[in-house]
Amino acid sequence: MRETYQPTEVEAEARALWEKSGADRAREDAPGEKYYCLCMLPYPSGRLHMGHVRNYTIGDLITRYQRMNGRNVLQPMGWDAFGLPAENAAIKNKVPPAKWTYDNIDYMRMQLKSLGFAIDWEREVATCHPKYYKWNQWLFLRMLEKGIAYQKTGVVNWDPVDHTVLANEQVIDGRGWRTGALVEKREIPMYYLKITDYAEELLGALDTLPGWPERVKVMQANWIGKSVGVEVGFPYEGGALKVFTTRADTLMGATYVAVAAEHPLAAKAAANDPKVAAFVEECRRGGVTEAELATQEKKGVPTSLTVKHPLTGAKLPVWVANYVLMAYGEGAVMAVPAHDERDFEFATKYRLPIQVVVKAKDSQPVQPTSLESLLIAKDGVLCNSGKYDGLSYETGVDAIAADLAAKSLGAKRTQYRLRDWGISRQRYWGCPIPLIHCEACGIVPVPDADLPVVLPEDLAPDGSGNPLNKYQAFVECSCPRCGKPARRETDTMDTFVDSSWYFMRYACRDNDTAMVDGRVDEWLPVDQYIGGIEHAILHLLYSRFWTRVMRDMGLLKFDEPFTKLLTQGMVLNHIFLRKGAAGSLVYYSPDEVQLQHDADGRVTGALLKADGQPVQYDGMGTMSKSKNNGVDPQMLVEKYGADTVRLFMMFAAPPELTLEWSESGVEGAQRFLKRLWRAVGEHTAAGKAPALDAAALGGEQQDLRRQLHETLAKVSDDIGRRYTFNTAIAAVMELLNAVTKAAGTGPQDRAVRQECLEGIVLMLAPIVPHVAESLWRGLGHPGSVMSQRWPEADPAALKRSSLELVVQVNGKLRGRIQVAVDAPREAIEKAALAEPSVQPFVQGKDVKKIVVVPGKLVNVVVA
RNA sequence: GCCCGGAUGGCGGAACUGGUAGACGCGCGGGACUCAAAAUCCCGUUCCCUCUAAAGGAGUGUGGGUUCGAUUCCCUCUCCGGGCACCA
Repeated sequence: MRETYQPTEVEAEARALWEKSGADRAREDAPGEKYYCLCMLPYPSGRLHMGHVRNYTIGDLITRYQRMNGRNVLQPMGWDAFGLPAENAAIKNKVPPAKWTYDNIDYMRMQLKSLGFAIDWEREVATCHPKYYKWNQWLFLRMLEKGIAYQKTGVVNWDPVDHTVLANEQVIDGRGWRTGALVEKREIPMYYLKITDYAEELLGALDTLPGWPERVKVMQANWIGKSVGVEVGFPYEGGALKVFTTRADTLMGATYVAVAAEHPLAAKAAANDPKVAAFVEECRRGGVTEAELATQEKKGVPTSLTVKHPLTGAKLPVWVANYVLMAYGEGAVMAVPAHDERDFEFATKYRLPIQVVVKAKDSQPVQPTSLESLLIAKDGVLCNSGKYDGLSYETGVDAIAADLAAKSLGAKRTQYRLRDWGISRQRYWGCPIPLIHCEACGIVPVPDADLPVVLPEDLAPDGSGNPLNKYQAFVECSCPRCGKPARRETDTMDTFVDSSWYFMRYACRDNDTAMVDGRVDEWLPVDQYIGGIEHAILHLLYSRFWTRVMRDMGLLKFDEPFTKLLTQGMVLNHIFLRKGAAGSLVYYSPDEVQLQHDADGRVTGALLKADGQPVQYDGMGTMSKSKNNGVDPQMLVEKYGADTVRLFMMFAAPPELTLEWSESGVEGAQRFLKRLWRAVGEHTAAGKAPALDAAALGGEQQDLRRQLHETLAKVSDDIGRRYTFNTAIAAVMELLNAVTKAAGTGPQDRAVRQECLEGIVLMLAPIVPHVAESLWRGLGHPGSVMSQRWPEADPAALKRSSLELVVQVNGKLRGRIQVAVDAPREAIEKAALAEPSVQPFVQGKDVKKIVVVPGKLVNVVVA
């Protein structure tokens, strides 16, 4: 063993060892219970960022820990390789997206290897490879046959910067999720997947996922947005206006109905009323984005149309209103201004009648004068509602729904916010949709034998839409049905399709004849999935849907793809800036800046190293190019080694929380590894330690040994159950501090120290595997530390004869006493009262009660 | 607006089931080694009072409650973060 810790050498050696032994390969026939540990696959953007490093370090820690516990662990890696950045890079550099992507993959694979992740690289998958996306196409055709995939012309979100259609989920505050550009509405024929058919199951099955964070489940439930209500028909000449309501009990309070501007009734009214026509046109022009809609003032116009109240037959006016959304429910609402905030605002503005039909139990109806006075929730009773008076929310809904059903004017129904998943993209760098347009036969699926439809890889988009459209060799084909010349579909699939099942393909990526095989049912479901919270809705919901589709086709035997989910927090760093001329902002990288502080360590300001002049501190934010506060993992690995980076990331914060980057924190992590290296070096320099004789240990030796075994128990719990890797590391640090402090040099001192150092190295092995290999050998063991069993706490070593109890008087800490482990209660009470530091607080006072918490404390209650 | 989190020293964080608040690390202060610096090691570091120490007092965003005992449970308010958002 070298005297000083040399990360570069240590890490190269360890990696060579693992590569030679094939330690990271996962085999179906290997011993041990299977364990599938999966990290979300990266987009090959060019270089790893700190978020990746954090993500994969967590996964690697769990993988190595599970392996040491005897599990047969699969940890694969792949590339979410289709997508827009490749096209943008192509436009900028005139390089085909394929070349750009594959080059990036090669570089990033090298980076991942340099971090020492125990990945089975033989299972690597890239979603842009025809052998992978062939099965996207194959399953899409099966979905088409089953009616799960269908074509529809509809209003879609058009991103004017990327020239592409976005799914609703990809529109954030009315802007494209990637470009931030304001989204426009366009009508385009496209393909949808019927995720709504699975809405109920996707919602209900959230209860079968105790290993998922509660907030992710809440977000998914909100996204699915189930509402149970009643569909009500309001008859008029020529039909009935359908509305959906969750408050059918308030039907007798309906004073008008309102329809969306795109509703057929609005079109009918507009035909012979220029005012209505003008309003409809205004809505079309203005109300484009959801964010605008949400903040818009409620507006509407009356029409000459009326509908009949389904129960009373009273005539109700039809309004066109901008607060009614065509895309939700029926695009029409019954308005009950007395009991709905929006209806109230609207009715007040346009002086429409307000009819109170719900009152608080045991009181008189309240006339609505303000919003607060009328918002009587679902726990009131009906009034002014004829035969329904006195009914509660539930009984009222049931009674009214029954009467509506009898007239064929209504029925109970469940409505979801979730919409079908539009997967067509007018982009080049994606998986081709395997369809052919024939003038005679219409839309014809590509026969299975002709799959995959291979995407030409040598095209370079120039920014003017999809280059496939201009590429004759791709577009021109013959119809598989009639043989006549035909046109190939040039739309590609949403890249969320690629990532909805990649985790299955790792189990069977060498199978060229089937999408999945028996090995998928062996390895899956994924035991532990790890990734960013930003995928809480889209990716995770689509994967759950896709898995069910495959299950229903008999391809799989499980329902949920991910048993446990860990959503890691983001990585933040300081932001420094100066306001330049004309209000422009110049951001400075944290390592260009020198912090200033006062004598207590409080930060008082920051100076730019280059010119010594102050810069403004703008707090912590996610690492990004625009804020110039990113840290390059490669630089760090070169400077400190992979183990130091991994250790800092696991130590600085628990995995779910945001992690604040700190260069001095990284240095602290390095210091700890150096200290450990030195401790092992000094210990082994004195020769082989004698065998431990537990019976011969003195008090201090016993204490140190007990701390070792207490630490073993804590670290196993922290890593195995709690996933609080930061506290596990802290406990190991404490143990090393105790080992270094222990001064003894006798044979049993050395034996205990050997046991402690071995324990420390084994506990750290999943976190800092390279240095653990060197130290393990240094401690005299020939094999790889990674093939060692995880150390268990020895119950005998945990035993103690006496322990310290805290003595409180009236809940305030006053002293400590040493008592025998098996001391009777009376003896403890007596010792507590006799303790000199406690005496002054109890003397001459009336002791009312003594609370003894075994093993913890004594609380003396005095008057 | 609704839903979900969160608030603890100068900083990141710990305290897991109601039982010693501030583990561990960073930063800072002091010291040792050194001609000097870096590196390393040792000591100190919640705040107040105190020459120092002992001892004492206060203290986990605010105000209240339950309890022998509350960072932890309940209610009120303030602020911060995230999600959804005219969803009928």
